[in-house]
Amino acid sequence: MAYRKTPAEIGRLEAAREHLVTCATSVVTEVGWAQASVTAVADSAGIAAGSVYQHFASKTALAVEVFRRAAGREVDVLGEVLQGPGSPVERIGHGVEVFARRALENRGLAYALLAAPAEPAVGAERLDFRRRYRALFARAVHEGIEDGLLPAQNGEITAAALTGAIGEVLVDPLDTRDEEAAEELLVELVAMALRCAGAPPAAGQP
Amino acid sequence: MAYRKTPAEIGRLEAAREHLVTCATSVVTEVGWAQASVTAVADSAGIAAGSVYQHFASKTALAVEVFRRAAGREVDVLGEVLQGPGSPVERIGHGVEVFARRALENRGLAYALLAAPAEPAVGAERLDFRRRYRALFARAVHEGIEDGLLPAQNGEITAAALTGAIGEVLVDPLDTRDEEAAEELLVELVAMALRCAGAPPAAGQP
DNA sequence: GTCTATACCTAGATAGAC
DNA sequence: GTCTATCTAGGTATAGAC
Repeated sequence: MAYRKTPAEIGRLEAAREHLVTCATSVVTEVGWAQASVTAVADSAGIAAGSVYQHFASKTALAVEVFRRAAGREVDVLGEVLQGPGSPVERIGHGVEVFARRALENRGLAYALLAAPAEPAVGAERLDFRRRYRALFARAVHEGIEDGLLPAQNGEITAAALTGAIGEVLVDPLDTRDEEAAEELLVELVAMALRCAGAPPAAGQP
Repeated sequence: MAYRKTPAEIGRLEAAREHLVTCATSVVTEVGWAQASVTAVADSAGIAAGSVYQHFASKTALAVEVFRRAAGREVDVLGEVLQGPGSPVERIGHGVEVFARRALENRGLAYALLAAPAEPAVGAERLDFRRRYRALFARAVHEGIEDGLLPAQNGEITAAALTGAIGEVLVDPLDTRDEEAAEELLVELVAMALRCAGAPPAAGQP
């Protein structure tokens, strides 16, 4: 009986935990939080329900971990776009497009992150998630105002509007049956976002 | 034993049912759907838990009734504003203001209608509720386009954006501590909405 | 460490007395 | 018709064998 775990042991445990998180994410993506029971998740990962508690103290802890992983990825991607190169207005338009495109490509996950019924702990994470999104947009809006590209406005409200608007459009799918309709939706969304921020309807928007 | 209930009997039953719906609405407003157990609602109405089932076949049926009543009132109010007198642009601005003001005045109910975690049946009602809101806004936007007051755009997306934006702003309260801040929020919301619809930032908006 | 079996709790729904 | 008491189902978490 060793005093410490060997690197190999630690590695296997880590891998098992990762696998569990991955499978749980899939289950949530497919059936939502409410239907993602410990049994269902364990089945998906190929282990017994009881074994889940070797890796997480509670179902809630697992759910929070799943949410944080997925939400963190989205925030990172949006952050890179919104704080990257280009004018503030260009970045806002691009950010909206990236946000929406990723959500359309994985709508189950987007719904889970944005709106699906969930336990309180996950709801709290979601609030934080949306705040981070808003903060990113708000910063870009403020830069646009400083640069004289956008009219004076409450940037926090505009940022909240952008996240709310995109979420609303994505969660209750309008019509995205084919590829073409989806692309059209993206174009309209970006145009709406730029109007919302007060960008003059000039070049780049037909 | 009468073959039919007397009018008085029917009246008393109706009244009891109404009372139950009213109390349930209060409970939901205060603690949300998740915490509004049959027991809690029955206590609030001053009856035993079992008696609830004299009026509703299930907890779900009661919840749906509560949602429909409250949501219906909001849709009616918004509909009157959006289909009332004034130019389409004026009506949109006024509609947003009314929507937001009512939500701010009864934030618990607004949260319950727009975002609070709820069982699937209530979620379905909520979807329908948002669709009706969107349809009302979309119609006004289309009228604005026809009248040459608004630029060409996908009215459905703009309408979705307006409901999503207002919901987002109201649900995660920015800063509405005092009366003044709340009024300022309303002004900014309306300005954002008009920008979003593409109304020229002319008279009426400082 | 992982399994099986089970304890336990919450909450919706029902039965029968009054 | 309304009450009290109870039944039941679903799901989290734990105990103990292997």
